[in-house]
Formats: sequence, C-alpha cells, structure tokens
Amino acid sequence: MKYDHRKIEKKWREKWDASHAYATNIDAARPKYYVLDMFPYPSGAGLHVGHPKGYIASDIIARKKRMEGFRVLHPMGWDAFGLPAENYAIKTGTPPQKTTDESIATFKTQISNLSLSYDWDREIGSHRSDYYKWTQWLFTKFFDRGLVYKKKALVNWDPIDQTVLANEQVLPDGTAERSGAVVEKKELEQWFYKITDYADELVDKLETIDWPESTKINQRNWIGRSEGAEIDFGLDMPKKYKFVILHGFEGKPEMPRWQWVKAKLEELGHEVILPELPNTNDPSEKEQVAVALAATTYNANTVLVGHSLGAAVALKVAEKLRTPIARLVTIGGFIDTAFKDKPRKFEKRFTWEFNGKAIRDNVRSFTVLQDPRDYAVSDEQAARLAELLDVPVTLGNSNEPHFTGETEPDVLLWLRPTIRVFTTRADTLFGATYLVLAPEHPWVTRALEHKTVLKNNDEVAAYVQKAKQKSDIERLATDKEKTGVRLEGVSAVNPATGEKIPLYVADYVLAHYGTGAVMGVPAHDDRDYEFAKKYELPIHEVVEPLFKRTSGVDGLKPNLPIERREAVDAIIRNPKDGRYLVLQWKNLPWVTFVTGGVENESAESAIEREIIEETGYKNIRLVRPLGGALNAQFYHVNKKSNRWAHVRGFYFELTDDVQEPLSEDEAAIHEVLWLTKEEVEKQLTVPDMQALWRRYLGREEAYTGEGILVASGEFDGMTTEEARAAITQRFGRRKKTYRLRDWLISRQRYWGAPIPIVYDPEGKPHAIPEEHLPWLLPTDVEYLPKGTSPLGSSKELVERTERIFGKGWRPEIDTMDTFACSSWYFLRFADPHNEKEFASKQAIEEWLPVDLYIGGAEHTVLHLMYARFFVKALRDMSYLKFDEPFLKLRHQGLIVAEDGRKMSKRYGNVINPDDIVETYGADTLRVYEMFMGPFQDSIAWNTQSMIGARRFLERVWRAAELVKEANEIDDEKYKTVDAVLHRSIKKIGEDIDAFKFNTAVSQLMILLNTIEKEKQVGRAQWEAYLQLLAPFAPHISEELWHLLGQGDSIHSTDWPTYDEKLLVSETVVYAIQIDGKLRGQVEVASDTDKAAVESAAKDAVAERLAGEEIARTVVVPGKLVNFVLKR
RNA sequence: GCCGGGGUGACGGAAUGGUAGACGUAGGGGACUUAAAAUCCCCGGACCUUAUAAGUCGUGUGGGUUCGAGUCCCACCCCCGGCACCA
Repeated sequence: MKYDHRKIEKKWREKWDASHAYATNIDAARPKYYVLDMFPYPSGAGLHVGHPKGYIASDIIARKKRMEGFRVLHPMGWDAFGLPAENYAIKTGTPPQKTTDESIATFKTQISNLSLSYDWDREIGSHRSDYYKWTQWLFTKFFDRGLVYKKKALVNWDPIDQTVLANEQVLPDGTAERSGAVVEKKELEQWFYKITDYADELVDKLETIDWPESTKINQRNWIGRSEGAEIDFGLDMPKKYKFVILHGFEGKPEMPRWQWVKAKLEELGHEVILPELPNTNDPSEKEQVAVALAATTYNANTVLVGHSLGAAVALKVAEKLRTPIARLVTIGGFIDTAFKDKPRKFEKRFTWEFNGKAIRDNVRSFTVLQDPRDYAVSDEQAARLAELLDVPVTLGNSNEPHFTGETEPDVLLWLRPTIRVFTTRADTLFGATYLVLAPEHPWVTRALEHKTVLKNNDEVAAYVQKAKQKSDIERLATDKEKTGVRLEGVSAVNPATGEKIPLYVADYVLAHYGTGAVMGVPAHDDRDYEFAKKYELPIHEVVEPLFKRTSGVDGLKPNLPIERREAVDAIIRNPKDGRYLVLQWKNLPWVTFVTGGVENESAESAIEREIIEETGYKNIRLVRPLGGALNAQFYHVNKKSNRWAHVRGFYFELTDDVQEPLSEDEAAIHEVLWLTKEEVEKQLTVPDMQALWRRYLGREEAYTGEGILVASGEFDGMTTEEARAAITQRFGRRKKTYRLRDWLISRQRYWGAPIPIVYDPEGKPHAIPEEHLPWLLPTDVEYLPKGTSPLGSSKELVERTERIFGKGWRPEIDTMDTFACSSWYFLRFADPHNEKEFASKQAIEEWLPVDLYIGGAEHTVLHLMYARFFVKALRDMSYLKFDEPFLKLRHQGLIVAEDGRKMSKRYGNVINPDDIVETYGADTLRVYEMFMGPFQDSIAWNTQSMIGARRFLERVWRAAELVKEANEIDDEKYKTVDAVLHRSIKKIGEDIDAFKFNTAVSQLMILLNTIEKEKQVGRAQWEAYLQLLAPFAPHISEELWHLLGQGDSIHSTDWPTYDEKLLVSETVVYAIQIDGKLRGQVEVASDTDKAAVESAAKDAVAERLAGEEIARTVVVPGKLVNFVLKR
C-alpha cells in the first residue's frame, strides 16, 4: 500500500474537526499550560511557508503537553485592524470589514490545512465589536486611572499614511517603519498611554522571565534607563530681582518651604518679600490684593510668585499694577475651583474674574508650574490658567504632590536662575568647564523673551530658530560637526570648584532627555571634547586612567592583596632607522615597552636606570614626558603578586647604538626587539601600553573610562565609582532618567478601534461610559484621509454623540494604534465570549499568565513592551494578579527564499504552503520546517532538502510492515531496537522541551534507521515510535496507529516513558589517545573499572607504546584513555 | 562607535572541555530494471598513496591555558541583528 498523504490527511482533518478533537480540556485536576502564537495580521497576500514555522513548533509543544497530561489552552485569532485593508479601501472603495473577513477566511483555510491543534471555538478578531468593546473599555479604565492623557506635542507625522506614529514606529534613519516615508514633525493634540510610569518595572521584571537574552537587552536599551545625578549650577547674572511670594490656602510665611526658598534666593543676592495673607480659608479678593500690594513696591525688577490660592491673588495683583513687572510664576495655581479631590471652604466666595489682557500687559513673562500628580489642582485647571496667560504649562516635580514638601527644589529651579543638568558622570564634576543647553530649553526661551538678559540675544535667537527648523535626521546625524552659540552676559558657577564657567546653546543637546542641559566635561567625554576643541574651551583632567586586567594570564587574582607601586614606562626610538624598542617577555604572550619601578628616586632617574638594566643601551636622551600619570592593575606573573602601578610615561631617543650585555636575570625573562611603527601598532596589545603609544603619537582624545580622581579636592584618590556616589551626595541628587517616552496612540486613520472619548460643549474630554460601549466604528465615511481622521466625515457619528450626550457634544475622531488591540488579546482567549467582562476573574486565574509565547523577533520592543505595560497597569487596577504576561518567549527564525532573499511577491520567490501540502503533505512540511536547523535561526528554504523529509515519512510508512507480534520476535534484534528506542524517548522529549526540534527529528530518523537495519520492530516499540512522531506528523502517525487496530486517537494517548536501565549499553568503546592524538579503540564491558580499562587500552596500542615511557595516563570513564609520553 | 548573535564539508546542520562533521541534501559507485524513476547497498573534509594500511593537516585569523580545545581565556578579521550626539 502506498503512502497517500492526500487521502490520509483529508480523512483525519475532517474527523478531528467534526469531533472538536482540540477543544480546550477544562479538567481542573490537570495542570494548565497556555501556549500561544502571536496572532497574525490577516493580509490579503496569504501565508508563505515561513509564517507557520512558529505555529508548527507551538503545536508540537501543545500536542506533547496534552500527551503528558496537561490541560492545554492553544488558541488562535486575528490582529485584524491595520492599514493594508484601509489603503485597499481608499483605492477600490471596498469596505475594510469585507476585505478583512475575506483575508481571515483565506488564512484560516491555510492554517487549517496544517492541522494545527487550535481550539477554534475560542477564535477572536480584534476588529469585531464584541472584541474592541473591551479594547475601548480598557482605554476608559486607563483614563480614569490617569494612565491616559492628551497633550499637544511635536509628533512624528507620516505624510504617506497621513497619520502620526509612535516613536517606536520610526526607524533610526527617520523614516516610517511601515510606509518608508520621511517622517515630519508636527504639533498636534494627541492621546498618550503613560507607559513611562512603568519604566522601572519594565526593566526590573525582565530578570524574572524566560525570554531570549537579546530581546531583553533590546527592551532595556529601548527604555534606556540611566542612573546618574542631577546637579544644579547657579547662574551668575548682573541682574538681581525682588521676589514677592504669596502663600496659599491656610499657608504661612514661616512654613519651611518658603523659608528654604527665601534663604536660597538671598544667597544669590536677591531680595525676598513674604507677606502674610489674611483669612485664606475665606478670602476676600479686595483684602488679599490690598495686603499684597502694600507689602512692597512693584517694578521691572519684581518677580511675583503665587502658590495655589496665592496664585489667584498674584494674578489679581498683576491686574491692578501700574508699572509692569519682570515675571509672574504660579505654582499649583488655578483660576476656578474645579478641584480634583474635594471642595474647599472658600469655594462659595471664590467668584473672581480675571482680566487676561490686563495681566499680560503688566507682566513680561509667565511660568505656570504644575505637577501632573497634584491631588488638588487638575491638569485641566492648570491648562485654563495657562490659556488665560497665553503660555504653555510647565510640568514640574514636587516633593509633595501640591508643592508642599519641606523643600521644593523644582520651585527654586523655576524662580532662581539655576540650570539643572543630568549626568551619569558626577565624578567628573570638577572637570566641568561649561554648560550646554538645548535650543528648546525653557531658560533659553525665557531669556530670549526678556531680550535684555543675553548680550547677543539676536545671535542666540537666530541659532535657536535654525535648530528648530532642522529635521530630526539632520540634527541627529552623528558625523556632523557640532555647532553652538555662547550665551553672552551670563555665566554659571561650577558648584564644586566655584569657578565661573560659560554657557552655550547647542543642538547636540536634546531637549527631551534628562533636563535638556548638560555639563561640559571635555577631558572625559568625547562629545564635550569635540565641542571644547572647536570653541577653545578649557579642558581640565580630573580622572587618571585606570587599566584593570581581570582575565587572561595577567588578570588580577581575586584572593591576593593589591600592592601599590610607583612605576615608569619608556618608549625608546632609534632615530637612525626609526624603529622602537620593545621587550618580548618569555612567559607572557606579548610585547611591552621598557617598564619598571621607582625606588626612592625621581621618576626620571628611575626610568634611565631601568632602560640601562633592561636593554643595555646607556646612551639615551629624554625627549619628553608623556602626559600625566596612569594606573594599571594586573597580576605580575614574574613577581607573583597583584600590582597597582601608578605609571609615568617618557619618550627617549638613542644617541648611539652602544649596548652592554644584559645581566643573566634580565636575559632570562625577556629579550630586546626593535620594531617598526607598523609592527608596534600590530603587536602592542596591553591597554596601558597602547594608551602611552597614543600619547606619544600626540593623538588627543577624551578619556572616558574609569579611573582615579585627581584635581578634585577632597575626592582625590577615589575611584570614579566611589566618587560618583560621593560627589552626587555632596553637590546633587541621585536621579534616574529614561529614553522611553509615553506611547502615542492616536491615529488619524479609519480602520481601528475608535477612541472612546466625547467632548462636552466646552471641549472637555469625557470617557464614554460602559453602557455605550462598544462605541462603534461608523461606516458612512470617506476613507481618504486628509490630515485628519476619516471618522470626521461621518454624520452618523456626530448624530450618535449628540443623541446620547446632548447638543453640542462632539466625538473624538481618531482611532487607536493597533498595538492597543494586541496588548491584551491573550487575556481574552481565556474567556472569549464573555459579554460582561473582558474576561472573568476565574477564567484569568485558570489560564494566565501565558506559559509559552512564540512569535517573530520583529516584535522585541513594540508589542512585547506594550503588552507588558497593559498587564502591569491592569494588575495595579486589581483586574489581574500577575506581573508578566509571557513567562517564556521564543522567536522563530525567518525562512528566506531559496535565492537567499526575503520571500516576497515582489521577487516572485514565494513558496505557498498550500502547494507543498497538496504535493507533499502537511506532515512533510511540518517535519521539514522543524528539521531545517535551529528554530530561532534564519534559514533558506530548499525544496530538494524538503524531499528528504518526505522520504523519511515514506520510510516510516513502509516500516509498518516490519511490525512483529511477540511470538515472532528475534530477541537480539528486539534488544538492539529497544536500546535506541529508550535513548530516543529521552532525547526527543528533552529536545522538544529545549526547542531543539531539529535534533529531535534527527533522532526519529536514527531510530527508524535502526528499525530498518534490524528488519523488525516489536508492536509495543512501534506504538512508542508513532507516539514520538505524533506531535511532528499528526496525520501519518494517527493513520498508522489505527492500522494497528487502535480505536482512540494517538494524540490523546500518554507520552511514552523510558527505562533508565536501558540507557546504559552492555559494552562501551573507548577511544585511545597517545599525547592527545587518536591512536586506536578498544571495546570493554561497560562496568569495567578504570585500571582494567587502562590495561586493555595499553594492550590495544602496545606496538606504539613499545620503547616509550608513559608519564601519565588519563582515563575518562565511558569515553577515552589518553597516554601521555615522557619526552 | 556601543550592545547582542554568529563564522564547522559542496549545502542545511550535529557535537556536557574527551574519537569533529550525527541526521539530512547534493554528488560518486553498485544492485534491481529492456530502460528510466522509485527503492536498496557502499563511498563520501583536504592532502599523501595505484590502492590499502599508516601518516599529515583541518571548525574565520594569531596567540594562550590544558594530558586533551569547535567548545575556555586574550587579541584581531568578517557576517547578521539592534541601538546610536541619550550626557
């Protein structure tokens, strides 16, 4: 009978479908296992053979887990919102709903052909309203929780797709990941998920999950946490101000924060007035203003400051002034009483009206300082205040959420002229010789508004303007020369040295990272070095380099103490031939320059003495010392001790060739070589020697490594690591910053989940209540986007909004980034038909988290990080009890086309799985894809090679004829097969668990080879064989299983177990080596003791050992014998 | 530049510091056949040798540690992926 895959596969597919063979087993007595594939976007093009690779692997795991007694959740669904269907709609008018459903049908057929054991009863589609209802519901919960916010921001605009993109969707070269368009900057009001709130946990919890290390590293890099310090540099300006500070509700001038602010400002020579406002719990507008006005005279040097209620008073004061003041700062201020937390006593009488124009006419600049965490004043209140003054809100961080801490450095920062920098190298603070601000830095913006602060106001304004016009690509081109402009008329004070240092504005400093300002330490930072060279700024070295060897022959021995020594090195050149002298060490695999210790003498005399001793050349001339000292820590192989050498380098030239003979001691440890410049560069491998060589060549550079502090006062002698902590403590604060920014989810596109927000007639956004969800995607739309969302063209949407919420209410017309839909789908699979919840608590507890997640490596940051964020946020809202969605993650490698390129319609090199299934069978495809090579590697498809998998299955088919019943079995042959069988059960089980599918298949082949060679296989042995094959080739194994007369499916049988005793064979072949070279073999019983093995081996190679003396014999049990001969 | 991963026959690949190249593909030889396909058997890293036996070399390059290195250490070259003026 021939192996007819078409007939067999069709038959079983239909039987399994009809019987719902893969419905999820919900027997609570079994342990659960949730194995999930990343749900695909159902593109119109259908699948190519590369797509199912991951599905096949997860299916193998799912099948094996079922056979091992687990209840397995193995679902599949569709990530169905997305641009291709929408772009197709724009071109043809076909509704995306229709296109998408058709594509899903195609995908499902293709996937079904492979008999992947999904529970199709749990199928979901993210575009279906019963799914996106919950995507929207989650949005509203995030909204209530403060994890969703709207802000005007410079965003990435894709001019081809006509929508904004998340930072993650923009490639490093500034083009869009999807469309390839050059991304533009646009200022738009957009919705954001506050993923940065979870930055720390997103980094820290990576350690708890079993993910590929490279994926974890990618996430860590993307979040880009760096731990450093914030340090404030006071500004020295000729101008001094008078600060009038008005406290808030139930406040007092004696409060620690005001006294602290006052003291800090007075230190800088400013004047501070702190009037006490009366009756703040029942304030009268007139009384408050009168007290404030009476406190002092107001003029162009006055800075008026108001906290909370005091801010409202300050605004009224400003309204009434006759001469303009310099500045008005509100801290946690408001102009209405729509408080977040609770009503205030004064609300009844607070009916104050503010004249924005009068205030703006009387004040030259404003700052509205608001902490988003403020418990009383909402961001909307702050926004209304800022609108009155026509300035943006300045976001700050208070120590206590309403700026009520004992000290409030952020308040001081916005009052006192101070520049705060972020640095990871606080240890180099003494070397900071200038500051650089980003062009968008608020202090620069404000100074430019004042016009008189900077002597070169126009020049700076022009530079800032130019920088703003540059695209990100231009600004981030790293090879470009740095530019900047000095801020004339101001200087900063280095808090460590007290020195006055200049300020620059330069576009190499990024406004959105850290504080938007950096300290320039040219001696120890490459960028600062480049900048300082160009603008001739002083370079102060404060770190002596330290070269620490931790591995290799001269790596520090951890158990020995480190001895400090003053040392000297010399580069010696012979001017006659231009060669350099090096020492070739006898017991070290490298060359060095002449090197030695200083013994009660000057460094200069020490090096001359060492040169004579080590080389014999005595007529030498010191040309110049080579820079400052450097440190080397290493294990001194000759002296057998750990050394910390504090080295001075010198450059000498030979005056003649006279060379004395070396002492015996010296000659024994090294020899003198003369090398050309090229040879030196090639052979010199010791880092401190290389550093010396670079100095000799005059190569100037910043030293950015670790080292020992110098010229840093009390911190001298500390390691950079110690100094970072100590200097931070003394002059700044520890601070973490992140590269990660909040997740922009607004998309100006049609085919996505509508953002469930409506705006009241005042324009205030409201989350749509649950009873109105799903908030349906309208269908009466113009698909073509025109810079705003197509939803804007829907009449039905507006009518719906007004009908439900009232006249004048307007719908949000943006849709959500599709990643929002895929950030929680794994939860829905636990309970996919629930109409009351996104999933019941019980279902979630039963199935989650996902035990094994398989998908492409292209999702290492986007989807995988967003999903982690969702889970953490939902946990904090008490919907979940676990921290991480995916406990174990594996990526499948790509299958590229036979020509080595990516499979793509464009190249015409796509292999369609349907064709392979038709011609060779699904089992062949499955076996081949697993056998190709390591699961995570990218490998080229090779149809010829695939035929090998087909041949293997044909051999399996024929081997069924070799099955023998007990009475006809030849014992010897049975035993031979049994030994290989039990080893195979062990290996195949372990290999599947370890994702080594390729070697598992190879073991199936080895076992089959054995069966064929013995020409017989016991019935029970054959049953076990089919069970081992079943996860890989479900159809043929099922068919052969039934041919044995079995009634039930092979896929619901118990996974075979192996007998430990059978893993050990009776005899073992030892390899025999002489001096490590293979010289023979000997077979002995496997329980032979070492001595007997040794003598058997000795006999086997007796001829070769004749006349030789054996110095040593190594016997590795079960492996080999090695005779080491005496020489 | 920085951070990952990798470099093994003609090809895909295998190998807890212990006989390098399992398993498969292509290839060569043979059997069966009128013939071909399919199937079965044998060979299958390079060099040396008529061939065998024996030997020499061999896992990107150069060194090292070890009785023994594809595997560990040092330096370097190349390829792939990610990040990149992130202070």
